[in-house]
Amino acid sequence: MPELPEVETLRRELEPRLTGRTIVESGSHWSTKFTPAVEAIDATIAEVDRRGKFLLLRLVDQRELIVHLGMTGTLSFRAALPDPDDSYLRAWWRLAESADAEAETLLFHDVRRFGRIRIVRTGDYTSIPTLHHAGPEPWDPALTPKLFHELIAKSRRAIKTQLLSQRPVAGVGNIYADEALWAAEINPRVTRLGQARAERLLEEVRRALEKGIDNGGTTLRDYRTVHGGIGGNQYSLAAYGRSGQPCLRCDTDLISAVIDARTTTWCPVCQRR
DNA sequence: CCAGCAGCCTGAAAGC
DNA sequence: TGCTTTCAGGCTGCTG
Repeated sequence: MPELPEVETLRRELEPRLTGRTIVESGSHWSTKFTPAVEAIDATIAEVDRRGKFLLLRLVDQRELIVHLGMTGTLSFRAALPDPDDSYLRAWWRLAESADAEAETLLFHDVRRFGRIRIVRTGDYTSIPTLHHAGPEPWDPALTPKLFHELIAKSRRAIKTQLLSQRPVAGVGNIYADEALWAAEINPRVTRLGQARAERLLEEVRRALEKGIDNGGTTLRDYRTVHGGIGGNQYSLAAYGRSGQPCLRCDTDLISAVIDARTTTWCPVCQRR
């Protein structure tokens, strides 16, 4: 599932290929999750940005084309227009090249249709609740350990649930939440964290996300880079997907349970309550 | 306002 | 073998 490291990997790949280009033609699947794609026709892309798991294509006309990859979304390019028989294609944008070069098409595929596309006025995220209420970016200097601790203290829900909520920090999903909690030796069901443990968790969230980016994302099944390649982070996960396998710190078998409708894996010894 | 949860989706894997 | 059930889960929107 694309989380911050996967979206950031895509953002970096897309930036040089999209910046300054104009969308001259576009199409979408019939679902209203994707139909806003065509509102970008005639717009020029000024910047390729990211907020949490949302990809933000800033347009020169004070709007933003927002793409969320959901569970199975991928972005790729092809020289030609889309194949009409491409059954998982949900949206596409034909990009005009600068003067002498050829145009190409940006394709958005999404098998399960959990993704979505929106166009909003720049910075106006009121119609996208999760984005509107998203906490700071992980490396925002304003995100001090003190602030992180305060944001967590606002809720009494399990820390795992809070990380997934995007509110204490933006961009963490199920994989990196389990990895960060394992690294910080914090039980996912804990509902309150002291200042010191909150600080440790923030460090480990940052470390887990950085490692994900450095490895080009985690490909469990669907995630692909713009070039169709897979990530490398799936080979260095310590907790996610390792239920029943030995803890890399203490050798105890990891256990799992469903927390907030997500399978959560942790070490019953290192991450004791 | 927050917490809790159904619903959205489909292919792969597991179960029978 | 082949059919059925379960599982994966980010986000929205509804209810209490």
